[in-house]
Amino acid sequence: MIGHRIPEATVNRLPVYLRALAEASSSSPTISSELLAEKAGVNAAQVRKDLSHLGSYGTRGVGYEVGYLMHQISRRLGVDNELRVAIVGAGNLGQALATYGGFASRGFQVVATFDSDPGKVGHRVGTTSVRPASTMPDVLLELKVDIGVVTTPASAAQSTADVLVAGGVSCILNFAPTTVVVPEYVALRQVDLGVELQILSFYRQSEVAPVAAGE
Amino acid sequence: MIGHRIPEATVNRLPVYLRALAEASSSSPTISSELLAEKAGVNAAQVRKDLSHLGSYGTRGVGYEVGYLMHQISRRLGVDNELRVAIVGAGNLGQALATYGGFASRGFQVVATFDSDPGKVGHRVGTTSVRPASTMPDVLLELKVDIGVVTTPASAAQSTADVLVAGGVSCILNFAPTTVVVPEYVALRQVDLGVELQILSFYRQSEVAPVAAGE
DNA sequence: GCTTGTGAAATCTTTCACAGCA
DNA sequence: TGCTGTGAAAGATTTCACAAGC
Repeated sequence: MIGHRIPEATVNRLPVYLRALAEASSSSPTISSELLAEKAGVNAAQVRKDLSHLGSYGTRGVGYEVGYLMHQISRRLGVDNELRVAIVGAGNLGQALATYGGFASRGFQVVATFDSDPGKVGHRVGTTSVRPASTMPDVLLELKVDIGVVTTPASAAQSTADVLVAGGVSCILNFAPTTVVVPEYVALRQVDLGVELQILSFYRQSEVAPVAAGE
Repeated sequence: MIGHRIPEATVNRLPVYLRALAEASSSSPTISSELLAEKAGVNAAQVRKDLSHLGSYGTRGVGYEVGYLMHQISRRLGVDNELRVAIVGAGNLGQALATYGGFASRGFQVVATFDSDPGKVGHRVGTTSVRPASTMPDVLLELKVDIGVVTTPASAAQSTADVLVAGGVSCILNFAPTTVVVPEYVALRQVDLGVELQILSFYRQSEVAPVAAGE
């Protein structure tokens, strides 16, 4: 079981395993599928099946070596080299993301922030100062940005995505509450915080336990 | 096809349809499954199958009446009555969520914010002022909070969730980068922004189009 | 003629259960 | 003995294709 395409459902869980392994790394140098499953909130057979797609990195009778497994998952996810992130839209959410520790600790570096509001330009956000949105075409190329994060209003999301694509980014994470369209060679993910609450509302009334998002 | 359990995959798409319908409502009073599918980024057969779980609300040869369909989806999701939200953790992300327009416009009302840092208490965030975390047990009950949003550090997430549960919330949306455990009668959803970027990274290198999150 | 609603087929995902190995 | 790795079974989801109805 190796060298083949990894199922999408598995890809969505790999970062969760990575997070659970980071937590577990201080306790023991090895971990069983059962313990990892518990920490990640899934079934042990699922963990073994998922990990088998990466290769045979466990030891029967013992478990998985935590550090080595983290390395293998990171490598497969492509997060073992530092990726460069630009955030477009320096409103509350954009500022929150720019200063969010969870990015830096996982190998993502916020190298630029943009806003079209002249009142926000020049303002310091995290380790960057906000640049005018009009400079995106040049700056994206110059700073070799890999990932664009869209936190603009819905009305500006599609045009922002277009500029990001023209600027050579290979991934877009869209927080604007609208569907954007990009060429198929660009990886796109949409996160709508309102949608998340609406899904919760459904499970609230049906009194049934759900479900993890983006996992 | 009615009166039965709605598949989880369908529930996750209903809010996206709702968003697409809101956008489309100004153009035409009716919409075909094909157009709705395009706006939501899915297949037309999927739209018809999903909507058939709610009942027979379309007209053959014509399509779906936009306003009526929105009403039916909202009703089924349980977002047709105003739900009350409390945000725990008034850091950048907590503040961003408290002032996020996408909640209010979808029938969610942020009625309280909490933080354990005395330096943040009393500070105005959105329409609320930050309360001490120690007052949560009383305030949650008093304000009849339905949904708790956790934006604390990972280390405080589980204890925060416990207090929210004791305070009678029926849903928890967890942004802390750790798995939390709640009784099964509480609906839980985890959103980890770092995880979202890691999933994107995978599709970046595999040069294949993904996938929408929480959708 | 155009579009819905839905069985049936195809595909994907999860879970089981156990052989295989340290 | 204990735990991984994996076929096979079970279950869920998506897509097809077309009858039914406006």
